[in-house]
Amino acid sequence: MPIHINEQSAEPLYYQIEVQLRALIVSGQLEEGALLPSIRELAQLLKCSVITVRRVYQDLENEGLLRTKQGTGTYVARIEQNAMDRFRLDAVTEALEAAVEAGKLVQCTREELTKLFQEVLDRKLEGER
Amino acid sequence: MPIHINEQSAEPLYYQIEVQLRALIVSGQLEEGALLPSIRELAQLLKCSVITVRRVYQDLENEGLLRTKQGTGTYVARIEQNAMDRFRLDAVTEALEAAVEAGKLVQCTREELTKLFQEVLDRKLEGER
Amino acid sequence: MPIHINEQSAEPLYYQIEVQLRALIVSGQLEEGALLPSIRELAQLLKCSVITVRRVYQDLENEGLLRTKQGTGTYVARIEQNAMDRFRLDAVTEALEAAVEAGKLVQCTREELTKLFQEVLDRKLEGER
Amino acid sequence: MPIHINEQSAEPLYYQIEVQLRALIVSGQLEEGALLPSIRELAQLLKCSVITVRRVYQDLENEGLLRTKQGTGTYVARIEQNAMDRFRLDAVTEALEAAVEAGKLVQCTREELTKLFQEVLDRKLEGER
DNA sequence: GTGGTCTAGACCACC
DNA sequence: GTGGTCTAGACCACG
Repeated sequence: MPIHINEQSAEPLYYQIEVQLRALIVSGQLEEGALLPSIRELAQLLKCSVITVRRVYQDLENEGLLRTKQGTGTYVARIEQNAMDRFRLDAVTEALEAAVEAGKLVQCTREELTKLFQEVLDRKLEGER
Repeated sequence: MPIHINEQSAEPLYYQIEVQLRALIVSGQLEEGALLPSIRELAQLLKCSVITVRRVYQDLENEGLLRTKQGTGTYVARIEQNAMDRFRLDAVTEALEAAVEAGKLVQCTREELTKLFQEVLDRKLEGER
Repeated sequence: MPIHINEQSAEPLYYQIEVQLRALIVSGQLEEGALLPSIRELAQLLKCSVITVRRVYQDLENEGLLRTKQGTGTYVARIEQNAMDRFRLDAVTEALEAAVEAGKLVQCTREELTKLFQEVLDRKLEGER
Repeated sequence: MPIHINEQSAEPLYYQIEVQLRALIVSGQLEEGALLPSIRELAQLLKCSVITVRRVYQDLENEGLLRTKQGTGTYVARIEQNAMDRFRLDAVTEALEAAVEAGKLVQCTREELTKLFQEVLDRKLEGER
């Protein structure tokens, strides 16, 4: 479970976990049918309350990404390829839109935005591939 | 005051206003020394509480973007060109970083991200320049 | 044993099985004295735990629908015709009451409910008789 | 707030409340934009924990029926007429389907089901109109 | 062992 | 005042 919590972040604990777990699922790093850690296990692992993990699992179940069976455990749900692709890029697209929106507010040109984006890419992706 | 509030957004009111007012200042759309509307005027205009506007002015004053003169009103502060340029692109860069970070989580390649970014640019900037 | 488990359903496993087995008995599809599969046979058949089947047999025995003879197996009990008729329609009536109750909550008229019911009947019973 | 809790029921508290509140909204008994009681008020009213009410509000917000604004309160969301109609009859239709399904299990004829349904209607709707 | 519900109580952010 | 998050801890139902 490569999930990392940033204590400093203003983002709610449950939200940080949700984002990362969702990413693991929709990017296929967790396969359909895979059994997740029990809420108690994950809580211990992430050093947070059971309730918080439970909320995460429940939210993702409501989104259709997880299935929980009482007495059994929590599993990655069957997701249609379409939905999966959509999910996967939705969050990224939204974030990109927010960034461009921010650029529009300060009257960035297309060229300026593109240059900034390249710089960020270089900085963030170096050493990764 | 081209400031627009999105009722639907989950973002706090004060934050939406701050972002837009800050952008107006650091992009030079509001010039140094310009007089801002009074707190209650702006509150009326945006249909929000004076407390909210007060907080916005206060925050931006703390950042050094605004200056309040007792009994006269609130003005755009004098900002060094360097600081201004930095300020201007900071928010955009941050947003772009968040987007790339989101992309990394779902294992986007550099090419995929670049393609998405171009699409977003085309969609958001069309008809604007 | 025409018993089908719906993995997707939120209803507990044991409950799904109970409902269907009970229906087989009170509708006479399993006759008095008929020998049921052993617990482990049925468990294997339904791909579920023996604990679950054990619970089902136990519950139905407590209701007087099954009878277990040590070392021989589990049989359909003798049930009076009266009790049988009552049992048979009880579950249906209860379900209908719940539906009408749901209708009352959203202020359905009698006509609206009747129309909906006819539609559901048409949909669910077509091609079956 | 005509919401009634049945202590005896096996149904979870939060679920009972959700069902009734949802019905009030989708049947138009609570109009768009209406301000709901604060979570603390409703908790006191229903003699349950704040957490339970909060969960209800949150679930209904996730369904798009409510909107909460921090520091302000919780409101009935704007719902398209289409969605509203669909929502309104969905729960009822589902319940009717379950009932007919139960009938099929015990081999009820169409006539038998219709007769039972009429009886239930007579019993449940008398004195109401 | 698993998940599901509910509690009391605390602290924070927003308006 | 409002909602939002998180905690510890209890008890129940399911397999």
